[in-house]
Amino acid sequence: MTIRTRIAPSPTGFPHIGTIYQVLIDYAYARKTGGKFILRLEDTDRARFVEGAEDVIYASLAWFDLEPDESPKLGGPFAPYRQSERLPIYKKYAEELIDKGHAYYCFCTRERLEAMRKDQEAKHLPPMYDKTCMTLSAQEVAAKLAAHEPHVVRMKIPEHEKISFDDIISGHIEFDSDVIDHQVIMKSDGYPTYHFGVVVDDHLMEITHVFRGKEWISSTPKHVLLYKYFGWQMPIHGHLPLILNEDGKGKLSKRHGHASVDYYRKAGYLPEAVLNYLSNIVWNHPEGKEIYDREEFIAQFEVTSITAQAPRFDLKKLDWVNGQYIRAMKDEDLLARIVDFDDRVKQLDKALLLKTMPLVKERMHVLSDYWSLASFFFGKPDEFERDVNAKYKEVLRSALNIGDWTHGAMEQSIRAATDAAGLKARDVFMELRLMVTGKTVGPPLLEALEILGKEETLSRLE
RNA sequence: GCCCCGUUCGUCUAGCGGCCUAGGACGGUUCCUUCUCAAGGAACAAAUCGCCGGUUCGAAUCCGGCACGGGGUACCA
Repeated sequence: MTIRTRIAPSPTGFPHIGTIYQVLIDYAYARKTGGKFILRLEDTDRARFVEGAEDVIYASLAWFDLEPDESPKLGGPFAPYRQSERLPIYKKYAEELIDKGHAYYCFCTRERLEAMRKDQEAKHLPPMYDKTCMTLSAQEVAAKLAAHEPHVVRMKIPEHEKISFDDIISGHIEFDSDVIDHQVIMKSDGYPTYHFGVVVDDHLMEITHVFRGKEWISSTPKHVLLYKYFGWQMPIHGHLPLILNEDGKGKLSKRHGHASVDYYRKAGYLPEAVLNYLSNIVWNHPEGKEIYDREEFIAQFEVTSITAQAPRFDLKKLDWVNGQYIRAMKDEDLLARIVDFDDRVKQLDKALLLKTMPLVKERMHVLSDYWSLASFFFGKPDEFERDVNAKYKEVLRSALNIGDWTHGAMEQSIRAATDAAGLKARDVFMELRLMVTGKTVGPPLLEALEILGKEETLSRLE
């Protein structure tokens, strides 16, 4: 049997980094087992639908190079892959459930439901549907249907039963059926709710492994029941731990800024480094390695070795991982990434850019660091961190008046001149650095001057 | 409120009854290197393994209770 995994995002906004982390697991597991990874769009919430969100999802997956084998855009043997285009299918299966006596029409108004809930809350009872419509006679239902009364379809839940399933990450999980609500499976607008859509589509699309966030554990018993009602085999479920905010308070949210995939792209993180980090917070390399590429992750990881604990997001560690990737890159490759990332360097001289790479590479954590580190190569500094001490100027002017413009020769000359003038070498170097780069920190000075050239250097002294 | 999941250095984790004086990584501190900042190298600090009981010759590891954290409790996903 072919392993089939899937990601089922809803187009309700920017892609969340947590989605990418789930995609990584889906993708890795499918690749590892020679299976398929599917993208299905769960666009059943018309109120929250965001125009263009679908394209952003594709763009994000492309950026991370986690492309699905089947998707709304790509098509595939189980098309359509957009739930909004599968409405007749859900209708048919909902009717099947009604016929079997596992679901029923509900004509309760939102107002009644809300009043009911308020009442239950006041009495400190769990807010649940009171099953009013479950006992409607066939004639009553037929009459209301004929009168086009707005209605939903609810699933029935058996009383006093243990509903359980085995989660590949958390193990055996058991619920009492009495705490499960008679969930709406078809909304009044003819769209399915998530719970119904996933079960029907996962079955129809022959999904074998469902990896999703832990927030779904509580609703899984409803899905267990649905599979049972239909007589379908339930896929293996693995509920992945939620990534928490840096302070550990709540799941990673847009409030904290870096929940959006876009944040990482714009800040100059490398997709492969982000993926490495993401896998690292819920999984450990058997040899304890922290840095490993995707192929190695795919080869080494086991779903069962994913932790069940919710990790906090640690930007500092991500910075370190990203820096490791940058340092491991060839100069040409790094340059290509920077050019692609930073509009300011697009028009600059490639040969010159390439020469600067070795000097800045090990000082970078993210691609956006390049410009602040190396902009002085491409023009005089437009501002200075502090005033230049002019008394060093004369010493430097003569010390740098040498024919052999190499950093070795410059160093010799400057040190000799410095000694003769009774000055401290480090002070002289600092003033020179300031005159040329405008900053007190940066790449190795003399090597930078060698690249900059004698003429430009001397002109910057003035 | 009710239900579910989780709980090892500040953070991410290793650990599956004796190999644990609890290991690694990020971060921190110190030192080396050094024209600055990094990077790199070395070292140090940092967890009475949430708490209380139990099982056992022996528990971070098994069991129970409690506490705390997270999630769920919608015609949202």
